[in-house]
Amino acid sequence: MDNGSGAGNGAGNSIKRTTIYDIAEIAGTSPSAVSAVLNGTWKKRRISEKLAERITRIAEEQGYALNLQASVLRRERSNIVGMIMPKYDNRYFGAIAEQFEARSRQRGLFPVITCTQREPELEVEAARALVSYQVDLLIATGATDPDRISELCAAAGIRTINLDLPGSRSPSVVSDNFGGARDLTRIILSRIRAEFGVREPLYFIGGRASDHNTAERLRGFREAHAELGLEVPADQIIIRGYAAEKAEEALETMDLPERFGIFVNSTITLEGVVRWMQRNKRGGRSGLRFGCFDWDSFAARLPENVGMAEQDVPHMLEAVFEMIDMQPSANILRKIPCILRVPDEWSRTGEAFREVNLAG
Amino acid sequence: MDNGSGAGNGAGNSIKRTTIYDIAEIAGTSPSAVSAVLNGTWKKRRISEKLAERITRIAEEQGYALNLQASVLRRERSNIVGMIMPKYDNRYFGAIAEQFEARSRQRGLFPVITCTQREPELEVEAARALVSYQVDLLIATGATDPDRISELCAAAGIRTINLDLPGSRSPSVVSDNFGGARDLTRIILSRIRAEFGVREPLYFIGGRASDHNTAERLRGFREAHAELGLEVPADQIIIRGYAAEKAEEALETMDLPERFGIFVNSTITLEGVVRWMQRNKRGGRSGLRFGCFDWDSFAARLPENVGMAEQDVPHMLEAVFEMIDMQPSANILRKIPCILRVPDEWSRTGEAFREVNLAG
DNA sequence: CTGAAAGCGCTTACAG
DNA sequence: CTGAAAGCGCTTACAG
Repeated sequence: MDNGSGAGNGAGNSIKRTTIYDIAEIAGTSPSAVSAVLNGTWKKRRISEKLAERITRIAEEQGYALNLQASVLRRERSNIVGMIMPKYDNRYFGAIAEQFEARSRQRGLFPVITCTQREPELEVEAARALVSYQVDLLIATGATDPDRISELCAAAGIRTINLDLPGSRSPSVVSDNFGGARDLTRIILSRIRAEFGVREPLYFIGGRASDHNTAERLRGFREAHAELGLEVPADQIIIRGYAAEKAEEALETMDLPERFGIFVNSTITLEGVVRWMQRNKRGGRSGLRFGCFDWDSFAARLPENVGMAEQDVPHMLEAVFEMIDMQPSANILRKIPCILRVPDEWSRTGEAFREVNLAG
Repeated sequence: MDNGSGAGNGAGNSIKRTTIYDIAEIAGTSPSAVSAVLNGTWKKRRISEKLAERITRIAEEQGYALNLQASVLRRERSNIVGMIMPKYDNRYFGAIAEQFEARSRQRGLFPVITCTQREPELEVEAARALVSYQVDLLIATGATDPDRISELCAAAGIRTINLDLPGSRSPSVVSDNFGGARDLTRIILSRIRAEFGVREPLYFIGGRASDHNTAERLRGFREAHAELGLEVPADQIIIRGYAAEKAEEALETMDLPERFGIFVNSTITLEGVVRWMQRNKRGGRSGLRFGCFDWDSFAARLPENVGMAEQDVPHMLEAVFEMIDMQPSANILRKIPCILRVPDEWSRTGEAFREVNLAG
């Protein structure tokens, strides 16, 4: 359990770690044999069960830990899979990170995730770092410039897959943003009609104009309006970034009706909307109803919330790992349907929010 | 920008990457010189500016990327810092992950975080994997058995620091759970008195009996009660894990008063409490008020919420990185005060929640 | 101002 | 059934 060298050296990490040479010496065999036993290829090499057992035991006694840097350097594959992602601080990205790790480990891959704060420079730097780490594959999640990452990796012979935001130089997995937004918009429109008796276009708030997801969601938003013969005035579409502050400012300076509905384009933006409500006491079953793209269990309980479009992270990651196996062509784009959730009051179940199944 | 070998090989990652040998050959110099130029030690070696420039240019042209596995293998320090953490799926751990990454990078360290799902087995396995990765240092965040990780790392000469949950074999940084819980309890007690006119002990729900944080928070909870001469009946203390389901079940099966207060021991547990409220329509300014340890911006808007104790992640990480520099003794335990937040209605500011400064 | 050489700890044909 | 040897791509004293 202890290599006897003592661990309390204040000066630094200068303990000499046990290597396969040390073990070979103790076991009276060769480093090759130790390596084979310890990495599981010993049956192929027809090493005796007895020797294998002895080596394994000694390795444990000595607290041997494989030096992965050396191992990876020698092998042609690293079995490291990298992921870059913008943030960890909401349920959506948090869930992606967790499931990516779990699925990777399940396949014997070592996941390394790095978070790039939505900064294009950091994205590229992080991708470069992962290339230096010899990742076998890189998942670019929500990257502002996925094609740049694809190119950078392609030059090093590393495959990439885009997640959440699509690119043209690697296969991509995204939510069905159009469908999710259209269904969510339908719900908000029908609720303000039922509760307020108003039949007016909604406000759309949050997102980036350059962003594929925002464009698609806006398209779904417009579609649902068009179904009712409604046209959305340009000044009701407020796309100035996802940041909460922007949303709050925008609402603050606008001239808003007594009773209206908002399509909120992310829980991040929703924080700003909620702050504004609180400040202006517009909340609490007053004249505002909103729906939000993305799911958050607490936001779901807010009384003005009439629906949330949850992105289906498990299926998205399933699709990603399928792509890892199938190696589809670069221009493939898989869209995963969203899960629409509406508050309990209109359903018979005991759940506070339930899933609804709208026509595709 | 391209090494000319083409990146579209469907078969795998079999492109031969550019190495310092390739560059040396093109530049008509030695690999040593290339290495020195590329890793910045060339001034020390008095390599001519001219050669340095040429090498740098060629490296760029060839799309050279350092092989970190080889580099780390050769050096004595890896500059990799590892962190294990239970989950990514709440604001607290998400914030820790982000700030750990940012601060690491700022120091030229490469952060690798891995999430262990609160499973003791996975914790140990993850720690082992990070040891194999030659991390220079490991932060064990919210580990169920931090001392086991400390030992495992110590045997490999790797320093560890405990975060969130303390251990005895490495220095630890934790929140002032006692103080935060006491202050939060005071607030809940005073609110149910002000709003309901009741002067009864609160319910404490969530956490693990074996968990240092739960014990400390319970101590603070009791202290605030004692200040008012109140004693908490044993059956009002429900400690059966953090999981939302457990809380929901427990509340469901209990005989509860008309008007009462709850101390909720984490936002994870709070989800269960909120589900129960919703099911039983106890919410909405009815007979329940709660306070919650940990902060969540949406949960903060729930009308029954009378306060949240936010753990001060920036200061916690500042303390961690101080420890990295100072190398304090293993038994040191730094407690970082929490930030108490109460709803706006009792404050004059425009913020929905504000910080309060209670006597320590 | 610069290069030859050793070696970090593994893996893997190759040769018994 | 097993071992000697080469080599992965770097870094770094050492010797000019």
